[in-house]
Amino acid sequence: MNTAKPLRADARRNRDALVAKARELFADGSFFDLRFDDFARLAGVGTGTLYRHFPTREALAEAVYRGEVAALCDRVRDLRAQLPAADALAAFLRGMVEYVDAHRGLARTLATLMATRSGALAEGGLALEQAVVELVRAGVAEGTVRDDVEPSAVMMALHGITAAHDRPHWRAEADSVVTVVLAGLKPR
Amino acid sequence: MNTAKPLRADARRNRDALVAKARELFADGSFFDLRFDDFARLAGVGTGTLYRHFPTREALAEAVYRGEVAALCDRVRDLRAQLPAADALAAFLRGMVEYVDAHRGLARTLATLMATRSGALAEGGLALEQAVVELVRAGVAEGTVRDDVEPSAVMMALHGITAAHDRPHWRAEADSVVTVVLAGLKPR
DNA sequence: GATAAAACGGAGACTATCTCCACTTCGAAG
DNA sequence: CTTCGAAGTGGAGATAGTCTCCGTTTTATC
Repeated sequence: MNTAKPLRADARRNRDALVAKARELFADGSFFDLRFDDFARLAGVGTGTLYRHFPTREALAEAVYRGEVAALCDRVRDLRAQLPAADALAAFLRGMVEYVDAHRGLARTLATLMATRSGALAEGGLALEQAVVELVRAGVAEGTVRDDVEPSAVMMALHGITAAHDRPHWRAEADSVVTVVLAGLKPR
Repeated sequence: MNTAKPLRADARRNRDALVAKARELFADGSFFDLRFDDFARLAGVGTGTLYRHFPTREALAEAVYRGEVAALCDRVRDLRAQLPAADALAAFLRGMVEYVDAHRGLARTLATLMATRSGALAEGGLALEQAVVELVRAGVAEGTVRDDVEPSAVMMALHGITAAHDRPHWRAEADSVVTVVLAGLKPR
């Protein structure tokens, strides 16, 4: 996956410091309100260093986000191994809402990145989408999910959920979307 | 709706010129790539004038977008008058996908504004949401739509559709989302 | 411990945004 | 038709975030 990365000791140290600081700022949602330069100082490195490691704000966001996505992908795989595909899909979608609810910062990141169409989350985003699509396909093979819709439509709906995470009654609405999608996916 | 607007002749002329130019730029999607100042010159007014009429880029986008939203709201009303609620809802969602497909610029605008959470489309956006929610409620009253989900969940899913309008197989996926949502809304 | 390569860091250039105010245009009243 | 206050204009320049460039420092290798 990584294309040959013998990174020098100090370089890795700085890079890690940046990612760590970024992760910290995601938590309180201040990540996107902060000047990118000041961010460098906060992390204890020079602006040049910041820009060398992460050319854009989005690139940095993606680095933080990568770990989370990997965890989500693992979760999809675990669920799939333990449950029939349809149930695994349901559990995943429910869990995703729960997850976004608990990690508002991440949700905002996702929404912003997607809207910006930075393409920065291409790698991580695709991995998650891939996992979900496979789950849907497994459901189709199982006969518990209708076969006349695009599997990636599920991701689209999911995106709608995360993008709107700051609405007043978000949680109830998000749960409803999941309910509707799951019901709508059943074979007729 | 409008809160007392006796606008001077030249002011209205400039304002209209700005909106007209903006609408033109939406068409080719260059609206968000353009410097806001240069935009003023393009429309033939000074930067000061631009900023007085539209404090932010989003405010201008909203002014253009307002007419479109009004048309969509009318459409919802028309459909509702001519068809049973469930059918009207289906027709509206199908039509919305068609519409977004034909007006890529608008879709990007919507997505950007929503992600930015500028709140600029509060007025127009709420009006559309209101119309859709009422349509769903009518379906519930009719007994053709399940009553255990939030009506605004439909808007959330719709948002997912518009926000992702630049994906490779967007049209097929968007249609699938609509199909799934409509199926999922049927009473069990 | 000497050397080359890699990485650092921050001053300052660059650029988009927005403000400010001297000037112009409008239109209402005489 | 002229006058006058208010409304509107426009663009120069202040402001502020982004990013680059390059002299200095650190690392790894021999």
